[in-house]
Amino acid sequence: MLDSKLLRANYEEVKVKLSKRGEDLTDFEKFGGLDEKRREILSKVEVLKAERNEVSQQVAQMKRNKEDADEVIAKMKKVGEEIKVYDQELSKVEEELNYVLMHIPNIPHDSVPVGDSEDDNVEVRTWGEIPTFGFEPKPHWEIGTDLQLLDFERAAKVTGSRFVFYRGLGARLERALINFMLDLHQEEHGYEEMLPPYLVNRTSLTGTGQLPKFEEDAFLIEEEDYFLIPTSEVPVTNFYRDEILEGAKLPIAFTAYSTNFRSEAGSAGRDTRGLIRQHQFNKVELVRFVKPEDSYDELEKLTGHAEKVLQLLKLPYRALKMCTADLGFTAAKKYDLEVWIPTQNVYREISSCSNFEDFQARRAHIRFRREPGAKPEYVHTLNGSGLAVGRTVAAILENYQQEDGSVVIPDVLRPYMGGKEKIEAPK
RNA sequence: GGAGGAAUACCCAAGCCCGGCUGAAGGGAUCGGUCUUGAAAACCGACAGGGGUGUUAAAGCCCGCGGGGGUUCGAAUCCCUCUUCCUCCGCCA
Repeated sequence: MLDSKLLRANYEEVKVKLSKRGEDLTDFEKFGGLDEKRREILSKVEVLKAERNEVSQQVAQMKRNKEDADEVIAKMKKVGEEIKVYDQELSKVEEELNYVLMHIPNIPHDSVPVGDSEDDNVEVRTWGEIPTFGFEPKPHWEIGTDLQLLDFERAAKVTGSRFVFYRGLGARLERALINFMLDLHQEEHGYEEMLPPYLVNRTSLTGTGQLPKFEEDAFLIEEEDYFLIPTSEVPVTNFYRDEILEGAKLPIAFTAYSTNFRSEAGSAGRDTRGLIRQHQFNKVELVRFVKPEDSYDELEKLTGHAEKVLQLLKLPYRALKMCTADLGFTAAKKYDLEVWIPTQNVYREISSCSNFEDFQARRAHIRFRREPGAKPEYVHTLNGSGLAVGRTVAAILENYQQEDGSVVIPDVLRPYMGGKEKIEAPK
């Protein structure tokens, strides 16, 4: 959510910046009129309320003196009715205004490249060497199935499409990755580990920006009006919702493993095979609450923490700076990390690292005080995947596959895999 | 799932039955001061935060007693509703 005062004061400037996203500005354009209308009604109703407050005191005084107050009361009754009418008008306007504010996307940062589509994202660096194979490499779902690490067919039977069973060393590899990532972020990068709820309420999902606009992307438990989390960003960021933090405690950094659930509405036919696009997947997330002046340095830092995982796993990747058209609704700036998938001969997204500035903090009311007693200010929030675990498994299977069909286990994971060096077909 | 009880400012806590000088007593903590070589104790003083509106800035005004609605000239106080917590019963990993 954007600051009403900013919109009021810098309407045209904001409009120019938002237009670079290439999105519909209908909601945005309704702001000015609604804002003005709101203040108009507000100033009228507040005068009446002031009068009512004052006269109520007089009535109290008259009653104490046993005087007759009937006339004044009759007059105030009319004022009360007027107030009621204005209040109703006001809440209607505020509802509309709130709708508009909740549907305006974040303003892209000046360092974000302007673009029309994902083709205009800018590659900022690549890391690692793209492997060459002396044989025809197999896609990860084939390797996973052949080595009995993954079972898509039975998952389709038990649940439906876009679900998977991990089994044997496959399940162990997934768990090894989770532990490896959490340990790294916790021990080396200074994050506090967190294991959040997987169901959240509507307010939380609104706080981080998935609602109200993207409700169809989430799974809903209707009886409770709870949603399955699409990412632990939601519970972890909302951890501090409606709170005022001590400035001295910032930056606050959490790393959280969770299972994530996405309905993948509208993605029918895309990535139907393998681990790339599942309804349920695991992810280790990084979340930071920082002071506004630090947030862009913090974004570089956070992105580096995610990259470190890929580097230690020795998986080739590249970092992309997302252009204005590919930022998503909530981010002011975003880097995507893409890992090399040999059989597709492309880099595929494995992490997304964003600075939301105060966009989420304003929705979720997360503030801080620079000094005890100082005015509260909104924090800046950031998050990034560190990393998406299923996609990491896919990348390992493909990049580490051998001609004999086995898969070498990356060095750093071996302690988590009982010292095993490779995964071979079960006898 | 059933039956009760509770939610008041940073913390504790009165007020609620019986609506009106409660824009919320009292205590603790915190901050400032007196005293002291310094500290403690004692005493004196300050202490609702936040949002909105307004303005060059301010003053002022509006809203705040868990959230939302209602009754009333007037609500912390009465009514409805939701949430959370506690106690007991049931069920349960």
